[in-house]
Amino acid sequence: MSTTTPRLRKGEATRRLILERAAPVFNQRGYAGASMSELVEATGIEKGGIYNHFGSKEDLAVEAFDYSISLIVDGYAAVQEGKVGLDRLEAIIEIFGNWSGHPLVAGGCPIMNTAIEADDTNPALAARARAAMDSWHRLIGSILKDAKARGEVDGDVDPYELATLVTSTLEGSLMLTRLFDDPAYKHRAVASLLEHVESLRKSPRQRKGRANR
Amino acid sequence: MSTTTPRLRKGEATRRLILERAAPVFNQRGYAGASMSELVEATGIEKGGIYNHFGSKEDLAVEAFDYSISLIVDGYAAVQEGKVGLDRLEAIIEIFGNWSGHPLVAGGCPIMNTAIEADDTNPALAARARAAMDSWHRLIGSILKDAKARGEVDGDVDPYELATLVTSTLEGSLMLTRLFDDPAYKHRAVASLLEHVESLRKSPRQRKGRANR
DNA sequence: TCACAATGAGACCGAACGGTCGGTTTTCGA
DNA sequence: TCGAAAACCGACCGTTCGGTCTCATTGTGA
Repeated sequence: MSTTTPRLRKGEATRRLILERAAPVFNQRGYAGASMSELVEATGIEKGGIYNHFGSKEDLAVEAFDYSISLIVDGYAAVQEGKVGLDRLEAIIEIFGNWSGHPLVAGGCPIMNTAIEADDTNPALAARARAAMDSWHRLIGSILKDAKARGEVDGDVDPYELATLVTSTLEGSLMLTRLFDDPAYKHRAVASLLEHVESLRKSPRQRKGRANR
Repeated sequence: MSTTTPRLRKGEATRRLILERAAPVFNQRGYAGASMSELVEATGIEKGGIYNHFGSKEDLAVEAFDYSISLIVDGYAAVQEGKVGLDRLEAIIEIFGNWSGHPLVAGGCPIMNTAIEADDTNPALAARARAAMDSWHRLIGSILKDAKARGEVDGDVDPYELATLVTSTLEGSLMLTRLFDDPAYKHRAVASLLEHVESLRKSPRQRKGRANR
């Protein structure tokens, strides 16, 4: 106890495997909807094994959520590579509409799913969802601030406000896309947002009066 | 059997009361998250009494969802009264942002909540959510078609597409508002949408000179 | 190599789940 | 007013829930 306990490999691998396989279960069925027996089946690890690594179902759900978020963070980081300024934002918006076939995690956006279920029922999960959403908004906001610094957009654009508007439209359209199993809703939102972002580019020294095309 | 069976009053009243009180429970806790014991407590009716009116928890959830939707339909019908054309749409968008204090049903938008939870788990509830969302989109779409017929907006605006974009933005912003318990997200979406709708009005040279803003 | 800690299986636990049913009370048409 | 039907209660059912614990097996640092 007094000395440092060395971390063992095998257990860590099992722990990771449980998270990988539990994450889509929680994302698809929700926290309340996912039972331990489902998680046992999905992970291939018996209950005792799972509880050897996680203190409770809620602990597992929280860590599985964080794992899902890490996949998303990595995915969105990858699509920005080699791009600068507004192009980064446009790449993010575009890829949002094209991840239908190979979603980063099955069951839709974990932040939205968790936000909807947990806001009235599970403070711990809701807090993680807030943290993840904050981080997402900071990413979009920083891209916009960068675009402003590069002189691509006007100074009167509020990065954070625009970020939350982009999120609202994307998440709402994803909800519709999943409800009707039709990517058209998502594609429409992407097209509309891209148009909006393009309209922000100050092309020939124009400032106000951009509201419509 | 051959003659009509007279419907009694008292039972119908209890049935209605159960729906009224169960609806917010399902909307806040979700279908899986709401237990029968919670519903017994919320309704003040014992389990036997509830099952006297509803065949199963799922039946009750479906009917409670429909009840929630009826409240919303009535609410949005009321705010349009006395208005015509695009003003109707603007009234709907505006009221969406001002229903924080006195929501039509506690727990946020029942369509979105149900869509998120049920899309991967409960076909019956998902179907009801689709029906309600379709109806909503038809409402917005018909308002836009009417506005077109009145010459308020250009012919190249697709009513249904715009309706789904409005829904996406509103629902997404409601999710953020509830996640962070901050109406700013909703207000921002409302302002952005109103600006967009206003920009659709063919004001400058065509038809009536309603150059607002 | 070996001793011991880490690991994971699975039987087991009490509580809570959704749902049933017999019996009592209430309602209301005749 | 009265009796049948409707309404309602609450004890009870089998199942499944999340979680615990013991113990055999496995992995690993010394």
